[in-house]
Amino acid sequence: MAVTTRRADAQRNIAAILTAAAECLSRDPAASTSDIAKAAGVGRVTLYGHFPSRAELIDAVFVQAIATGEETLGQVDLTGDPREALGRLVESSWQLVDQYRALLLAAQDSLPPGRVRELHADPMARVERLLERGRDEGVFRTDLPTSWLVSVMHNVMHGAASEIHAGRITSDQAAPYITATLLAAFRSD
Amino acid sequence: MAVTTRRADAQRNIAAILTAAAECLSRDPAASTSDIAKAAGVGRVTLYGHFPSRAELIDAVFVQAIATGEETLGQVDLTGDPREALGRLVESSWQLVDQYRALLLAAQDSLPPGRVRELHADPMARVERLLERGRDEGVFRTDLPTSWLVSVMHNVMHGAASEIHAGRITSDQAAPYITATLLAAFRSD
DNA sequence: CTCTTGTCGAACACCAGTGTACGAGTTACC
DNA sequence: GGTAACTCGTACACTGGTGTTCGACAAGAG
Repeated sequence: MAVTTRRADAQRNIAAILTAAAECLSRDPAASTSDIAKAAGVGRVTLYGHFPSRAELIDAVFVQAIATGEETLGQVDLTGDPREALGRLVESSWQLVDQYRALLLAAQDSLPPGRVRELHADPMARVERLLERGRDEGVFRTDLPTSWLVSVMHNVMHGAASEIHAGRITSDQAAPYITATLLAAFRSD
Repeated sequence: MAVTTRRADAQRNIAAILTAAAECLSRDPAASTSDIAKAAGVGRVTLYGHFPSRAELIDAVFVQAIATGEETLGQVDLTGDPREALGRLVESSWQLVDQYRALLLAAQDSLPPGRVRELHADPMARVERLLERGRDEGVFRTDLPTSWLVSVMHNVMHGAASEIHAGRITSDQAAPYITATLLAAFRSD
């Protein structure tokens, strides 16, 4: 693709649209292209000039969100006691989950089925690796599939995000609650 | 209300609409009133004659679903060892969760915020009572709020439903997985 | 400085859904 | 068998989104 030759203002607009979309969709998963274009300080036509459809825009936003998330998660120290590593991973992960909660909803009903999971491959692999190491070292249970444990972690974190959103727990409580729950749920014997 | 005086065919139609709506919405949370009316073998106008809006129809369906669910759950023996009681409760609950999964989604984006939780008051209270008894008897942990534990149970069950829906686990595996996970997550010490 | 690339707003066609109006027809009730 | 309650299909008005087209205009690249 000769996408390399893109005029400077076009690149600026694309970036503006992406960040505006991330903001809007995080506030309201049903945000329209008009809302997003307006928030980006750009005409709706310009938006469609860069993204052929609302779905492809959401896909791009999602890809970007995962990428920046991965940047954060990549810096988490996952060595040492797997239980403490899990704690550190939860600490970083759950904030991302909370932040991108609404965006996930938008993706789920605009993107083809399976696409969301596909884009989650990297973060999921990271969790899986840690869990498997913990199993090898005998601190995590082996009587349930790793994929199930990953799913439990995912759902507990999203549940916490909902609880915060509903005002039933505070942001500070979330990480310790999640960690305490998962460590108990995952431990061996 | 003199609703007592309702012609027989009207009552039949109302019932048909409710069950058709439950079916349609369970298949597709975005099912339209046309779809539902068609499935009920009834004109769309008739539907609106009984339910002033799509939202109120969904509310009625949801109320009915909760009621029939409560009927099932009311028969679960919650006495004896709280851990075994939890297992029995999970066994009955998770199937309802799986069955009404999509209906819940429909309710969540058609009903006013808080309404869904409001209607869940009874089943939630049942779980809470069991958990508190387990705490009193020293078998369930007390270092986390009961409401959090209830939320964990809720989210793990819904997560299981998603896994089934995506074909990653089978219906048979779900209950044991859920129970094994929750018992570990909830146990004291 | 010119020419390509991009932007803008307004307008348009389109679609899918919700809720209402009407008038003719049917069904239960007494 | 008469009457009130109910149903039906069609048609309509309205809403709110998506995606496209147009022509005039602005801005960056060489």
